[in-house]
Amino acid sequence: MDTPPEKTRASVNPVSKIEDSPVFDYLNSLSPIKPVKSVHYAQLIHPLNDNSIPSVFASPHVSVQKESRFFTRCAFSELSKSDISLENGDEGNVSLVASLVASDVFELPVFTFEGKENSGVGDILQENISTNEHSSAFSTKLTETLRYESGSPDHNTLPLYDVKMESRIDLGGIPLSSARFIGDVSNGSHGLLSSEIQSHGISNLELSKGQGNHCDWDNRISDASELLIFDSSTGSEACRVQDQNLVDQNAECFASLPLILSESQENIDESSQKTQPCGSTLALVKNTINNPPTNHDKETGELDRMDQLTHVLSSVCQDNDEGIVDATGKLVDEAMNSTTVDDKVESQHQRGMRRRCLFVEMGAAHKNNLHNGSDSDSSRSVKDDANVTSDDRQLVPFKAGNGSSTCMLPSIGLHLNALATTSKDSRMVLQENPDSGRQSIKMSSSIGSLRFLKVAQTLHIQRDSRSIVGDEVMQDASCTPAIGTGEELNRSTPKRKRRKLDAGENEGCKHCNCKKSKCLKLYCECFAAGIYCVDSCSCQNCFNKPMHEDTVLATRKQIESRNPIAFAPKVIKSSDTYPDSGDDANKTPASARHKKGCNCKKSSCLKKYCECYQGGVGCSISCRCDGCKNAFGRKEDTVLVGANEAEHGEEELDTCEKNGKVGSPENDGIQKDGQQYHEGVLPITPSFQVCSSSGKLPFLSGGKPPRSSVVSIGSSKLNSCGMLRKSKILLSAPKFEKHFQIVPEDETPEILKLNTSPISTVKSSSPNSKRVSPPHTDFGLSPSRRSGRKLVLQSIRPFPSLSYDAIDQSPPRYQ
DNA sequence: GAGTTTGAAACT
DNA sequence: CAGTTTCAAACTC
Repeated sequence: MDTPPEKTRASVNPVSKIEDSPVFDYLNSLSPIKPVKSVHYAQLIHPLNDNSIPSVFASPHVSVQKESRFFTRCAFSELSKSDISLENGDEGNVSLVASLVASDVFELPVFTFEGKENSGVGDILQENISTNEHSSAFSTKLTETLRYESGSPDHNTLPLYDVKMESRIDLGGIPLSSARFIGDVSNGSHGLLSSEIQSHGISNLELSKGQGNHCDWDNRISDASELLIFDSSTGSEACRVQDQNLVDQNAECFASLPLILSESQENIDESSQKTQPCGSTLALVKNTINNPPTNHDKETGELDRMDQLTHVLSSVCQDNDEGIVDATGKLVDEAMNSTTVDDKVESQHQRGMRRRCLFVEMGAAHKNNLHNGSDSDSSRSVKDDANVTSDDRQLVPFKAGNGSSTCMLPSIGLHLNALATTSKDSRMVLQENPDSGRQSIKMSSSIGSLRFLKVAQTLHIQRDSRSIVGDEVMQDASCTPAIGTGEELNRSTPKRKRRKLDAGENEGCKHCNCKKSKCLKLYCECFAAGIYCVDSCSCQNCFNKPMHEDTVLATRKQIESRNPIAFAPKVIKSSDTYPDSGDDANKTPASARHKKGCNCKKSSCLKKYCECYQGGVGCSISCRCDGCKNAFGRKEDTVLVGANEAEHGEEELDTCEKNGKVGSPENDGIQKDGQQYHEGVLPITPSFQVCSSSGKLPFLSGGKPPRSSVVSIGSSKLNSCGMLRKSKILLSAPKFEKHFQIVPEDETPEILKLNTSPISTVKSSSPNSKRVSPPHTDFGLSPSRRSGRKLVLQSIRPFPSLSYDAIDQSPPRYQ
C-alpha cells in the first residue's frame, strides 16, 4: 500500500508483470462468473457475462469470450433470412462483423447465423475465411492477427468481407447518408470502422423497423446502441465535434477512441517515458480523425480516412504478436494509463465487457492523472465517464435519474445480479445482458468505478500482488469519492444508507457501520463482500482500507483458513430458473439457495435477519430455521418441491438424469458433474452473491420479494434437462458446499483440481459436456450442435480460469 | 435518532 | 461440535 503508485505504474511492464498487477487479478476475476472470496470483486468487475477479460492464464479465454459472444449473438439473432437480403450469394456465410476491434469496441449488434445454426462459429469463420479469398489484404491481415490473438487459428477469423455484407444487408433501412457511408466503408473493407457504423446503422434500422423479434433485437439493439452511445459520447467529448451527421458522428466516434487513447498515451509517455512504437501511427490516426471530409466528399473522404485508419490499425494489430498474454498485458497497461496505441487497438479487439471494465479503470486512472496534473486527458476521460453515465441512465430506466444509482455500480455482483435479475430473456442471461453492460458502464462513471477499483485491488491483495496500481486506484477511489458520486458519499449516516438500501437505490453498495470489528471481520458487510470500506461507510477504526492492505489480506486469509467459503457468496444459484421450464415451479425459491442455510428462530425467515430471505432465496433443507415462512420458499416446501420435482421431473429430469444418472457410476458422475457445474456456476455468478450478500435485492426495496428474485445465470442453461432438482440440490447440499468451498473460494491449486475433474467429467459424459469443455476447446467441440443455450454455456465456461480466485463468475470447474 | 431484536460470526 | 459471546444489521418506536 505504501508503494508509490506512480513509480509502480511507470515501471510496470504490461506484459511481463501482468501477473503481478492487480489488474491482472482483476482481469482474471472477470473472466468467468465466479463469486467466492474474490467473488464479489469479480462480480463487480464482470460487466458482461460474455465479455470477460482475458487473463494471461486465460489467454485462450479471450478468444473464447469472443467466440462465446458470437455464439450468444447467434443465439439471439433470430432474424429470419427473409429479413435480410444477402448479397454476393454468401447467404450461407454467417455475417459477422469482421474486426474484433470493431466488435469489441462497438459490440457489433447483429450476427446472423440463421443458416448456420448447426455450425460452430469456428466453422463459420473458417468458411468465411476460405470463401473470402478475395478479401482485401487488410482483411487478411486483420484476420490473421485476430486469429493469432485468439490463440486459435481456427477462431475469431472474421473477414471484413463478411462485415461488408452485413453492413449492406442490415443497413437497408438506415438513413441514406448512413447507409451510403456504411456501404462505402464496407466496400473499402474497412472492417473496423464499418463495424461500428454497421452496428449503429443496424440499431437504427431495427428501431425503425419495429419488426418481429423485437425482444431479442431490442435487447441487442439497445445494447449496441448503448455501446454506441457510450463510445459516441466519449468520442464526441474527445473530439468535440458538433453538428455532424450520423455518418460523421459514427466516424468520429470510432476515430475518437484511438484519438483519446493516443492522447492519453502521449501524456503517459511523457510522464513515464515509455517507448511508443506507434508514434507515427498515432499521428496518422490523429490526422485522419482531425481531417473530416466534407459532406460532398463524405463517402470518399470517409472512406479514405477509414482506409488510413484501418491500415494503421491493421498494422498495429499485426504488430501484436504477443497473443492473448500480450493483450492482457495491454489491458493492464490500459488500466494503468500506460496504454500504447497498439495496446489500445489490441484492447479493442478483446473488448467486450473488458472494454467496459477497462473504461472504468481507465476512468479511475484518468482521475489519477487528473490528480497528477495531466488534465486534458484526464478531465476528458472523466467527462466521458460522466457522459456515459448519463447515457446509461437514459438508456436504463430503472436506474435513471438517481444520483445514487452509482451505488449500484460499485458492487461487483451487481452486474451479474443485474444481468440475472434484469434479463428477461433467459437465454441471454448468461451471456450478455445489455442491462448488465449498462450497469457496468455506470460503474465506470462514478463511485462504482471506485468500488470497482477497490475490488480489483482487493483481488490483487488476495493474490499478494505487489503492484500498486490497484492500490493507487483504490485510494483514489476512496479518497476521491467526490467524483461523480458526491451524493452517495455525502450520505454517511447509517440510517440514510439503510434508507437508500431500502429504497433499492443502493443495491450493491455496501456501507458498514462497524464499531468494534474494525471492519476486519465478517460482521462487516464490506469486508465480507470483499471490498474496502469507503467514505460513505460509518465504520469506526476501520482497517478495511487500502492503506491496511496487509492487514486486510492477512485477516482474510485467516478467516478463509478457518472457513474456506467464508467469502463465498452466501446465496448460491441453483439451476432452477431454467428459462424454458417457465413454470412457477422453476421459479420457486429453490432456484437459489443459501450456501449454509439460515438458523432463524424468531423471524420466521420473513425478515432480513434471515440470510435466505435477504438473499431472496427460499430456505432449504440445509436451513435450521424454526417456523420457516420464507416468502421465497419454505424449507418444508423445498423438501416437498424436491419430491415433486423428482416425480414431476421424470419428464425432464428423467430424460436427462435417468439417462445416466441414477444408478450407474457414470450417471452418478454425470450428476455430480452437473451439480458441480451448477454449483460452480452459481458461485460463479456473482449475481447471486451480490444479490444475497448485498442483500439489497430490488424487491427488498420494493417491498415484496419476487418469486424468483435471483435469476440463474448459467446454471439453468447448463442443465440440459432444464433445471436442477431442488431435491437433488438439497440432498447434495453437503457435497455442494464442499465443492463450493473449493471452487469459489480459493486458491488456485484447489480450484484447478476441482476444475479439472468436473470439466473432464462433463465432457466425457454429460450432455452438457460440450458446453462444459474448456474455453480453448470450445470451438473445437462440435460446433454444429451449438444452440443458443449451449452457446451460453460455452460463453460461461471460458471465463472460469481467471477467476476463481477473484471473482467467481466462472467457476473453476470450467478450467 | 435511540433503542431493541435478531441471527450470523466469532470465540471458548 | 456445542454453547456462549460478540457484533452489526434489521427492525421498532
